[in-house]
Amino acid sequence: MSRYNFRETEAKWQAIWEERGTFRPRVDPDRQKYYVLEMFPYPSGRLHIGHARNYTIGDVVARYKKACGFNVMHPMGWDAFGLPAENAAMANKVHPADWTYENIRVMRGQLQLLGLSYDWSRELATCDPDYYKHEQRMFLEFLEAGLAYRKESWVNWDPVENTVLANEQVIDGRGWRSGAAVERRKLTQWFLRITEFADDLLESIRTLERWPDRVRLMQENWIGRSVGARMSFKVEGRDERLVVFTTRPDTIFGASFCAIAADHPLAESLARNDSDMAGFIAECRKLGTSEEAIETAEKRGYDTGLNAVHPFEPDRRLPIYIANFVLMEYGTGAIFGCPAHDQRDLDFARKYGLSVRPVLWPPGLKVLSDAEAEALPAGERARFDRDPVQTLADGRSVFHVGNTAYDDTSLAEYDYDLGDLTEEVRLSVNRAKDIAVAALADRDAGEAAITYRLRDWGVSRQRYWGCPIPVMYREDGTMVPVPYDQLPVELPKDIDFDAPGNPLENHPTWKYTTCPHTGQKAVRETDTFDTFLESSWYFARFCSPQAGTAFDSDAVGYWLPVDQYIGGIEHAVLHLLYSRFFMRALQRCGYPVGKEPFAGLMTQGMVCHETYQGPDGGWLFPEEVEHRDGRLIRIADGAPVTVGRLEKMSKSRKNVIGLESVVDAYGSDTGRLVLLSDSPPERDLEWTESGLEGAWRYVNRLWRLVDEPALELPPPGTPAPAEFPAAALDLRRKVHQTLQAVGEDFEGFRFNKAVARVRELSGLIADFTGTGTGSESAWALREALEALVIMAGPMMPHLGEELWERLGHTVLLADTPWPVVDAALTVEDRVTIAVQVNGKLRATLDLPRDMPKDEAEQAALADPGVVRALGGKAVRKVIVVPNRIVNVVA
RNA sequence: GCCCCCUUGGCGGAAUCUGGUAGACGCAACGGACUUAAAAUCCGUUUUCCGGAAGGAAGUGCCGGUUCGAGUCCGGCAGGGGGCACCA
Repeated sequence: MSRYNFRETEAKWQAIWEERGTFRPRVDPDRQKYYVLEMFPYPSGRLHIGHARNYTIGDVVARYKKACGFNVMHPMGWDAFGLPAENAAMANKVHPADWTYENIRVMRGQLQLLGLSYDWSRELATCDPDYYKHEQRMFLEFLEAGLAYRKESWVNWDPVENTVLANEQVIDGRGWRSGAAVERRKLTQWFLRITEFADDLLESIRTLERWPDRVRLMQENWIGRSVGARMSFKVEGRDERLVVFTTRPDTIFGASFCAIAADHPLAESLARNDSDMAGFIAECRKLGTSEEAIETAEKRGYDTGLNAVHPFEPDRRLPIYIANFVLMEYGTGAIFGCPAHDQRDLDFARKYGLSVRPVLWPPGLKVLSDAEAEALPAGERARFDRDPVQTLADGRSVFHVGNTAYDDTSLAEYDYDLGDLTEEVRLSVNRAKDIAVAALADRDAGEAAITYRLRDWGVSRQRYWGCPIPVMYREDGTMVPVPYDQLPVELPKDIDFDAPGNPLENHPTWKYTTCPHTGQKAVRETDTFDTFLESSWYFARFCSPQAGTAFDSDAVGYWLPVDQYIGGIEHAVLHLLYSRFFMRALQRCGYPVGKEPFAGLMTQGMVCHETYQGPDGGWLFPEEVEHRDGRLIRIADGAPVTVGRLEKMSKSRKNVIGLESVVDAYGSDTGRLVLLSDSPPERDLEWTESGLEGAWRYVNRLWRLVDEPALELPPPGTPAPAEFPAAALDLRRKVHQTLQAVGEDFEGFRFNKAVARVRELSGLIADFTGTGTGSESAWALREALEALVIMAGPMMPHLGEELWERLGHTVLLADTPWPVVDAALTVEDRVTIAVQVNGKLRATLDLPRDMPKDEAEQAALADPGVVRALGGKAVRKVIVVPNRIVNVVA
């Protein structure tokens, strides 16, 4: 019995693909293009088998689309700037560049082991000055276009590492690496004006039809459009006005206070003469931004002593507080508080004894005054703390706000009347909002406004291993962009990681320069860009990776957008939103790109593995443990091992399976098959040794099926016989049905189903081999085996090529088109029809296809099983669904 | 708190879009063949219950609805997962 030698075979075909340039497409306007891309990796060390899932999925799509006749581009590169390189530099005394390029070398070799259909001639690394010089130019153009700016803002500051941390690098209020409590610090930072495109980014999500709904929803929520009003209050005794944003202008009559953020300019100016107030503001700033801190933080306020004047009732005064729950970064940094209809405002009002005045409630209820509510028995009164709507013991349905705000926005009854603009009762909340806005506008006290949750993108990082921001600051304080002809501003190589802080800041000479216009002394910007900038345009650079400018118009015009992008859900917002913004910004600056970078998106699930812990609680690698006498033990000393839960493969838990260990023992095709067959791609997948063995069994079964065919096959290209024996015809039908279905499965990323169908067909072919005779059967067998190999090809490309060659072909499988499906064969001429009696299955009938309804009905009623189930009862009605089911109702 | 998704055998999953034979395909398990033995390979069984069999009953998290017919559609509940979050 022959056994598949994957070692030789995989190396052989990888060399042939490379040598023939099988996967190196050129721009060809006569052919339809297809651009497949997997999110490029950060070169952090070694890939494990979990990483391979992403690349395998992309490879199946790329190879399948190529077989379908598309001009396929499938590139790969390296997201090469980032913090881990600096950590390694500090820990191991190795230069970040050396560490990065060594990792790239190792990981490139690992990817090549997998036999992925990459065009390696397009490879790029973002830390290469030839790459980032274009980014520096883009930034300067953004600056000219007003899309980049510098401002002071509050940031997460890690006092141990002396750097800003991104929000996602702050875990429970502490730096993810140092463990130090993060401080809020005001720093001058560079920002990209992503909010400029907030509306377009939101609106265009609708056009991304081949994105998962989940991701579209997450971006919608992230952008967070809120429709409401900006209102301006007179401040008693002062010239300035207080501007607030609200989504509920209809509740303005219920306002009982105003509150401003601790960082609000008004608060800052008042605090200059009030040390108590300044102390309160400082405390607010200390408050952590972690989830936990926010949840447990008490609503606190500081009365400024100022009052705002109610726009509709000039006699009413609303005290202005500084409040710790108002954010300067959202809206105008100021609110009006309407306790009856907002829970936070209610908590605040109860704490500071402010009035609670409901202005709307569900229609038909009696509203209890505070005095009336007080008069109720304590137990009944307390019920209002949970729900403002209650039915009292005497049967009355009443409304009174206790400690739960009424924020329902269904049909409402309002207690106020904005003149001839309104009916006084039973308004829809949306209509009431419009009326309130119109009334505010009449009094010159407000206008409709839209606010987004989205904030501008802070891109400054106090790090070395990133793209330098190409500006300098003259002695007189003026910011000067580095002239285009002086780009790139390269990172210095000689750096010292022993001193704390940013090595660029500490470098003895690098930052000192002169103004190109005046010759004055100047210092360079020592911050570098957030590494998300590099990943915001790399997919476009792949179109023309050697071009002297960032993009070659013809290449970009032909290849973009990416037709199919594949990556993890963790980038649902960050990278995918930044890239959408970047394309818009580039387009505005005249670059030849469209506004949507990724026409299709698929987010694959994680690869998980059991975790193992020794008696001391330390994590163990899977290869450190084994089953012995039904127990799991540590190989080294026989100590018992605890099996932990299934978790994403990660170095920290040690539940990783090395990519080489799989490829060495079973070959890359077997590993790829496991990654494709065990779960739908968007769901998590559990990696198991038995799954791998099962895939290996199939690889060999397929090998033997083709390598030792039961009949002597006619040469390739032999014309089809005119007639086939029944068994051969049945096989041909199944072959064409499977080709059709597997093609559809590939289109829809249903690789697990494609594998199931291919395995099913393999079983049928194996059975056929034993029974068929004659040249017609041999021809049908060749057709079936070829179809099998073609379908397996995108998933197991080395095995596919080898079998294709053994079938006598000289053209590569990778260059072989997907077969034309014979539509006449995909339709069965007989169908199995289920027969139900009163909805329960009683028989199945094998009938000719498209049998007239009355004949099918007769056949069903004649079936002995049906007769038995009817038990002599009269048939009341028969429902016949052609080619599917007959339901007899008795 | 707001928004979204999921729940099918011992396990991964199919059938869900478009209501029409629930459990494809695989893993694991059990039984068997081959072998001195093992590995490899092959064959069979495998939702549960009753039955020797033929056959029958129940069954897709729970409760209810629509329908000749519901895993699939609608309403409610429970459990699990995810996103956002002092966002006014």
